[in-house]
Amino acid sequence: MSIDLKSENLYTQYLTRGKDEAKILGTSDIVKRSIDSGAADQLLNMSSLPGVIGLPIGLPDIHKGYGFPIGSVVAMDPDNGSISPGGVGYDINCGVALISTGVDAKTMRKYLRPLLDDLSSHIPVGTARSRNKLTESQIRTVVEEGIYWPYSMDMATEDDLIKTDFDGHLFGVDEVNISKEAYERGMNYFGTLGSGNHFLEVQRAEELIDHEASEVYGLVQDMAYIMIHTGSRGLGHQVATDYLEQIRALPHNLNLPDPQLSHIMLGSREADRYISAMNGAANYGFANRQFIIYQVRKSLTRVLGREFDAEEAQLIYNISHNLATFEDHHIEGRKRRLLVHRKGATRALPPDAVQGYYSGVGHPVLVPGSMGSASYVLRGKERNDAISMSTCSHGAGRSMGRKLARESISPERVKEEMKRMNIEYTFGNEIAAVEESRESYKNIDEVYAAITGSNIATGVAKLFPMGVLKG
DNA sequence: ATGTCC
Repeated sequence: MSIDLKSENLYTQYLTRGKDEAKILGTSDIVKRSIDSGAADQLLNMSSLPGVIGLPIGLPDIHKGYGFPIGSVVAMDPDNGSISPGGVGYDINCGVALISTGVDAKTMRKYLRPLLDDLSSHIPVGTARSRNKLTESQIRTVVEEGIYWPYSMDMATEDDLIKTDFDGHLFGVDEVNISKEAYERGMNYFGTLGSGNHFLEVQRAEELIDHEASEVYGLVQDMAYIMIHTGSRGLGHQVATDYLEQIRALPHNLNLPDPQLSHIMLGSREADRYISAMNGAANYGFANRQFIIYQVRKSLTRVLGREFDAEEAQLIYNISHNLATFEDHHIEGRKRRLLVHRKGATRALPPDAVQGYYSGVGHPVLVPGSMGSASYVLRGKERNDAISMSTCSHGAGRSMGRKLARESISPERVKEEMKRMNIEYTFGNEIAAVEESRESYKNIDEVYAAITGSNIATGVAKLFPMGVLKG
């Protein structure tokens, strides 16, 4: 069926396909690419899920995923709506953490190669297993308590807790809702980075856009930072697989346009069980990122010695971009509670909706670019709940499928480009690096322009990679 | 995304 388009302005396009409706925040070029790739059809499929409030929204980095597009947000009526594991994705609580090093980029440059070597010898990448396997009792604590487990082990500071999305802990987890298989994968892969778009980067603050917010966040021109992108590894993947498998056999899920759109009604026993398991996987994701932050601090201490002061290596923020959560938003002039699915989409709460440490400023919104390109730190803009339910893009978004990338780009070309840009690299797998190369992704500056142009967030700082560790 | 196909 064909898709009709209506432009509201340069960065807001409405799509209609029969009775299905959706909105994409992005230029007509971004919308055109989403139609050509099939991502727009996936977004429109979401509109027929039970209990959608408003419209499914595609963000500027929208691209095709399994069932639901990556870079999408959809809110549900908590009383008569549904929840779909596909709207969260397989990597439950995938997210990004950014930490200061307190070291200037020039000094960091001298230690870059040994630092990457030290990091890669302590943080397994790709499919490599953990060097710090959890016991059965530890994994159960992690799933129930999230970041409080590393905190209890002196692997997190109090400051880390308050600068982590949801304070690094989601409630309502009953361990019986997570399978034995999921626990086993979780025990074996704790503290690992993973593959795909996951990475660890040493970055330099290249440009401060919003000087006041930069100061609050601890972003200083030409200082070095470390960004970590990873999620809940095999545990989250197994939870998603288990629940999709269980619910797709239910009668109402048998004739969907895509089995990944399988859903369950909020308030049902099945939905309660999925939410409990999803929150448990999210807690594991928070603990996993925190454990890697701890490893990074230890590496900096070992490699930089007296040039590094552990007190300076503060967290800027640890944010999630694959989660469904209950939140209050102003919709059509009134405040109401909604279940918001975000798949490859990051929260960008406006200043007045943020309590605690970043109250009145807004929490940092972390938007990594592709490998070999810039990353942005932004903050949510006032009244963005009416635009995107206070949601922002989570990255650049793919423009080329993995297969096409492998066929058209050589590892040599990627490595030459990294050298030309003076970016030190450690690739666990060269083919995987090709799939993640800059050429396979949209231009992050274009995505940034669409984010700010659509009034969902404003820029704080631009960071550029100095060194990268990839699965 | 993924012990990258039980």
